[in-house]
Amino acid sequence: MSVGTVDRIIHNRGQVTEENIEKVNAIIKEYGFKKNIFASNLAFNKKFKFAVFLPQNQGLEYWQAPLDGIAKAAEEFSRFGVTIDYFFYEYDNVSFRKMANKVLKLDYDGLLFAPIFYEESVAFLSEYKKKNIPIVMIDSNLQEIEEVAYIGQDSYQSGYLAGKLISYGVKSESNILIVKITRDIESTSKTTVYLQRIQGFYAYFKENAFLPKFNFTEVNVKDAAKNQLTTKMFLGIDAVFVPNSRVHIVAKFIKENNLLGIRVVGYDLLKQNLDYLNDGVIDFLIHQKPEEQGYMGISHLYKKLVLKEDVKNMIYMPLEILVKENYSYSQQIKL
Amino acid sequence: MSVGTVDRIIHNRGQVTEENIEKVNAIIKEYGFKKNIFASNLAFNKKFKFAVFLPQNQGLEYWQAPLDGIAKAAEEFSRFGVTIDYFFYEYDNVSFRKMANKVLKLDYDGLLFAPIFYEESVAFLSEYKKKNIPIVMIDSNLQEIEEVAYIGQDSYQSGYLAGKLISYGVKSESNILIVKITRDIESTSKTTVYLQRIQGFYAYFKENAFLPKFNFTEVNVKDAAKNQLTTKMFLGIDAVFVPNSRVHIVAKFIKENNLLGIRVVGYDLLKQNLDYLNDGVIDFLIHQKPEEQGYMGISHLYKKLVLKEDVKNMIYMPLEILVKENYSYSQQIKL
DNA sequence: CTGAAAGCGCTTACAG
DNA sequence: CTGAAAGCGCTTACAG
Repeated sequence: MSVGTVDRIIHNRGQVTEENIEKVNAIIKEYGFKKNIFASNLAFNKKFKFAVFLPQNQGLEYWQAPLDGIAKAAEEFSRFGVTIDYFFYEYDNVSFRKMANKVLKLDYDGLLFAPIFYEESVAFLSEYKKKNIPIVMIDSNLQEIEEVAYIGQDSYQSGYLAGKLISYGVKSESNILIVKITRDIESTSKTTVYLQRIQGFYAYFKENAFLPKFNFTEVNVKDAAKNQLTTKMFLGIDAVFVPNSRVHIVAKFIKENNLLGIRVVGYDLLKQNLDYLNDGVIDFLIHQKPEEQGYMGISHLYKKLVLKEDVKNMIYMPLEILVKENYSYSQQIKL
Repeated sequence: MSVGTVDRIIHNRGQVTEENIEKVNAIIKEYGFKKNIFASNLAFNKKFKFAVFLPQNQGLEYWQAPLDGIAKAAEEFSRFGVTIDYFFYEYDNVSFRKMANKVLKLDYDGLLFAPIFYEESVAFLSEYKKKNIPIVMIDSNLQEIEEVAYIGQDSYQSGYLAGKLISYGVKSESNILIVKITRDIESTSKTTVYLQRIQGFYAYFKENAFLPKFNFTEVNVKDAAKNQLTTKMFLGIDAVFVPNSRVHIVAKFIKENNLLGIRVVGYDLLKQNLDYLNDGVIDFLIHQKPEEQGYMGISHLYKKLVLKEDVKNMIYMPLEILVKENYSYSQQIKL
């Protein structure tokens, strides 16, 4: 039997007798066989093209982070024949839909994307899946779409954790303000991460009924508009939860108005958030390691396609709690 | 000019004219050149042998974790010709020294080790460095030895963080107990991690002098011996700091004696520690991701030797704060 | 100091 | 359905 025949069997390329298939499988079973990945890729001589489909980072500091991770991965894997094309959209669902149509028309070997807008993302993914290429989602998960990898936090649990951090050390009867501060209330209110965090937050207090009574107020704020926050909102408030990275806007208001003794919990390692963490205005930030999500997203596609490794389809990022004393060790991308 | 000549230049293997070296360098500078790593390794056809030199894990649950990470890396990189030999010692400096002599006699392409005992490790490393092969340290760092990679926490800062967590939410005048609970007081007291954590812990309170007055007591406890902990030690104590993974022993005592309202901070994601974290006896655990340290240690050697990549010589693991609500997302090894 | 040649282990187009 | 052969890009021993 020649190497050609064996190769056809190993790769299921057909055109072989059942008899030979069994022979080869028996031998592999007995002696084991690990393909030399260097030789394989050298001979295969294929270039891999990945598409990255994300919101643009202009004015959205948060989305720079996954792009940094992706860039690092791109640089690292370029020597293995990986190239990356980027498709950006404005942070609204019209722009998303437009770019989604474009992405659907093009052919790639793998796709990395963030399902920001729920309905649009479901529609897009259902369609894209027909191409039958590996897809990896970061940032938020769409559990109803199967066989698509996810790398990111469990948003519900991260809200639940925020509940714990808020309740921790606060007095027995507390008033809690949830500030839903967004760029564009219309479309953000549809995003999955945001809603799941708030659900998880409430769940914490519900499930820990032994906790003293807490009182909740919600306010909606558009961060573009001025004077949306008022001192009246903060009257009698003991703690504030901001379920996204815009917590620095609230922190700024608290500091400027010298509102003392309010516990503040929010998300993400933005430069501005760090300033208020250092100041002591923000108590805790929950960090979702967006650079690492980006890096791992590309690395996931690389491992699956280039190395043909088995890769996990669901990688939950740790729910990292950041305080002033540990944040500086949470920034580098590993590997 | 032949490929042979070019190769000699690129790899500095000599036997080429200065003139040719310049020609080739000029061309590389102009057009760039990235060696095809698949072809390179295929032709190089070298197997890499790494030595892993760690305390044995019998009775030391903690040391199982890096071994798990190492095993995962070993499995993953085996197809790239990497094999690993293990050298274990009992957790005392006599056993360490004995095994160190053995390791010094053998030849490997890379070494992963943990400098548990300060003086012995300095002596060992100074000697081993003469072999001129890549070395990576995990768990604790010896800063005085240069050009040796380190993957692990900043132990001093982790103690500092513990100070913050202890002080957080505790009343203005508090009594703090530091329980130095070890298997073998003699040799553990010489280990670097342990001492640095305690230093960092005190530093937090010193540097934050605006904090209310705190009162500190230290006790030394051997965990093998019975009845070392007494309720008297805990009289009037508001918070306990245990600077290692043996915090569960203290937690057990606190629970059994029903000592209420004591804040407890310790280290590491041991099964027993988790039980008390879930119980609410332990408030915070600082997690140093030992599996990941092991995995990354091997991966560091792999990248440096097999892929010939530039790798960072100092990778600080995040100082992860674990509470009941987030620990389950901190266990998996990424990549 | 240089170049031609063999070989690393796999993939694939092609002739039969 | 099968096998022989060329080739992927690099490394290295060898003859000159």
